[in-house]
Amino acid sequence: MSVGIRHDDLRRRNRAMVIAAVRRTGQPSRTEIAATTGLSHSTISAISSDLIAEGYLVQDKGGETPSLKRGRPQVALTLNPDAATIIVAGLSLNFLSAAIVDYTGSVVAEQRRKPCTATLSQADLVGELIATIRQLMAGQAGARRPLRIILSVQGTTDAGARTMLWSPITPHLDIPFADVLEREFAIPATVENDCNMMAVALRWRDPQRYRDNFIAILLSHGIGMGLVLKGELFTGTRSSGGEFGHMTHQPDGALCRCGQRGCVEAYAGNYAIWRNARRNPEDSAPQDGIEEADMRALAARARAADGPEREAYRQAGSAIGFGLGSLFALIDPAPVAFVGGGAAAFDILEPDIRAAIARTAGGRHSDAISFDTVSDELPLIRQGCTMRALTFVDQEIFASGTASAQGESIGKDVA
Amino acid sequence: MSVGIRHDDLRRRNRAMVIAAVRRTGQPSRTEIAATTGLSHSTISAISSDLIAEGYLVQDKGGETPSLKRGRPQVALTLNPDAATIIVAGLSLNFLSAAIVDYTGSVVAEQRRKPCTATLSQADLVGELIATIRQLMAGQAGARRPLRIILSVQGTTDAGARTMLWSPITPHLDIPFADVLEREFAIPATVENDCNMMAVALRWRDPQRYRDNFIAILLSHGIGMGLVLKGELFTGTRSSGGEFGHMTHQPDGALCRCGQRGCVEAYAGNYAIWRNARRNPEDSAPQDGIEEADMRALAARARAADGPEREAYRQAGSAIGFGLGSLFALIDPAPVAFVGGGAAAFDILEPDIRAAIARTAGGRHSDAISFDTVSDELPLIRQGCTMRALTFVDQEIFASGTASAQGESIGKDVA
DNA sequence: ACTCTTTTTTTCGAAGCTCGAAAAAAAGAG
DNA sequence: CTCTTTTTTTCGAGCTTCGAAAAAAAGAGT
Repeated sequence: MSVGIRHDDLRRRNRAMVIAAVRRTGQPSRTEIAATTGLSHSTISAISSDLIAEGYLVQDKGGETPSLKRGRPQVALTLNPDAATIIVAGLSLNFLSAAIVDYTGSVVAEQRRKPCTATLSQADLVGELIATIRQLMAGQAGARRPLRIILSVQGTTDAGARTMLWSPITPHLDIPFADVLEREFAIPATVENDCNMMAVALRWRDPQRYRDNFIAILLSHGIGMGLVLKGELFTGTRSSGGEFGHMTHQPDGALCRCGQRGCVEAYAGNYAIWRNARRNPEDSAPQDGIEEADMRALAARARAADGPEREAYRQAGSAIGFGLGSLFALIDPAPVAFVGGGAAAFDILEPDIRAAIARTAGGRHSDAISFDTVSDELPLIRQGCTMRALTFVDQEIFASGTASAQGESIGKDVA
Repeated sequence: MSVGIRHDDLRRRNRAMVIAAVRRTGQPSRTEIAATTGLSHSTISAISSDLIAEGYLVQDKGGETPSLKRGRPQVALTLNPDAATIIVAGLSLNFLSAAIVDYTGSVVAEQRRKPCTATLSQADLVGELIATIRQLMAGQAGARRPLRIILSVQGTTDAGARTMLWSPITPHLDIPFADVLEREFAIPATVENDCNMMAVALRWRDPQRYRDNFIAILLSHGIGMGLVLKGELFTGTRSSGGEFGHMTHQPDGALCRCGQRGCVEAYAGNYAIWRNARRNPEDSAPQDGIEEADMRALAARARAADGPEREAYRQAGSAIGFGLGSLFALIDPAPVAFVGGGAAAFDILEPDIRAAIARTAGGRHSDAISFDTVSDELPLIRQGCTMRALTFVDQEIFASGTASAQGESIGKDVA
């Protein structure tokens, strides 16, 4: 049940709103902020001078532009890069990265490693992550302590963003990354699903196109999805949710990496396209270690001639299309961004995706369906993590007014 | 973008919260309200004495219970039945009802009609609705004007609850019921999907079981769904959404009433079970006018022997199960309530529903899946409408403090 | 060079809200 | 009849936002 609003909540929220406006807009004036938030000029003036005094915002007396307009020129407010730092880490198959990012979102320092994630014990996997972050922080000895750690993983997490429940990159289940990191570094930490972070990033990159309702689908070895509905990231009730790749396309159909049969992924994941192109039986075990180069070659052959490769892509497109149709039945159609290596073969997939959607009830208002592709997912995931973590920092630390900028409280309310 | 909080919003929200607490709890004391809302006793005291003075709440000096406890006895606060009335209407196949309901949710008066909805022109259909409401209001001549009209329809509505986009009960599309009713009666009106109202009602009836995440599925001639996620009614981005019955179960499969193929409904709707039990071909046209008695007889035969009737129910259960599996992949598992005539045959359906879910990736955390049945949907729909409309009244009219209780403003922000 | 106009930002008093502490009220217990 | 316990109300303090007016910082015009 929602709780009453106290008097001091009011200031907190309005402070957060001002910071959010600056983060979104880049360098708004006080007048602009007053307009977008609907608060009075006096209030904005009071809040922003507080925030400047506390060191979170800086005034940018833009000497460059000669303003052209009459009247007192607007003073741009910008985020103070030195106000805080966060750590953004990413874990995917055989790849581990960590970066220190400043309050404006710029990368300050970075570390990468290439551990063999599939064979590592759980302790060693966690150890690699901690070692990477430790090394990263060692390089920034004099700096202030980061206020937050965010880790994106390929795989599902719990709804509270504390634990990685399952991942294709390791056999181990339920790894409590957030708890481990908080214990190790005494900094609030969360674990996020990579596809969800892709969706968050798209929203920051192109707010025109990706505003309130859209879908990001990762086409890679597996199939992932990030979903934004009514302006908010959609997650499951217990997990990060949105497992588009594991909706059932064909009951009792092809064998999926998850162990079940007939999932969308079992037709549209790289391993599935590979399997079908090779004319291996539907129930043959999903193959690991298919390189992006292999898939590019496969796509090239599919483009060149109407052979088994093209048929494999047809099946993939059809599975994605019917899956989207079912999804659209539930949420109504929305723009879709296809992300990742598979998006490079979107030209081969598109006709069958569209044809399949058209054969579903969800495909009715097809005018709302538009496709877009982004081939490289890693920068997108990093950006999404960055913005999500900074937004948390904005809301939870700075907005509280008297909070020490040292991040003392490792609260559990990190959802 | 969310907007700043003004100073007067604060009172408004806290007033709404007090009213909500009374509506939920029934007859809480000021002390209880203070505890649940987290506001101070002084604030609750001030707000509730205002609300009593304005006539929305009444004190119930419970003379009956001899309190048993020491100290000043708590004074129960209850809603004042005379504070307002609303009109709750429902439109389904060949059935039209309208009722005046008081501020506590009790029915004051009611009218029913049985027009032949399928053959009526759009104007006549709308006319029947208006006539029914007019007749209802004529019977209550001296009473205060109702503050709101809510209409539940079998069919999809737009996300703003203004228009019925499509319904199986009439061939006409895009009937702007809300606008028509507002123009006719000068009372704010909304149109809601019946299954969504079922879900709302379940939440009021059994808040223990149906709290934050659950699914209501209507098994009838067609298949409908109402979904509550994270405590809020889930709707699509453009429509009432949640068209569970039109997720694709079998690509290019059986012919559905919607014109597409392979929808869940094309296997699990009454007409589909009937079609399969008769061994009519999958692409034969869905048959209208199947009575509940016919279905009961069919279910009896299915229970009695393993013939085509039982096979038809097997297919239905399987379609529902795979559909739920796909839904669970997206939102994670949640309790399900099966509502309507079809729920009476749940015993025949259940094994196949469970078996199908177990064969999907979404069926993993099956401990969170529990089934329940409610056979009569009409009272549920009415209760859901009532509570939804009254909640709107609480928030929009009374919470505004100085609003005249006459409902002058027919605002457009009714979503 | 100076004044006038325009626009942005700050200042200041007024009004409203919630809170905590204390007082008042309304019972049962002894 | 007094004491204890619990609920409810009262009252002043401390915030916050708002509107109006003042101050600041430019360009425009003569």
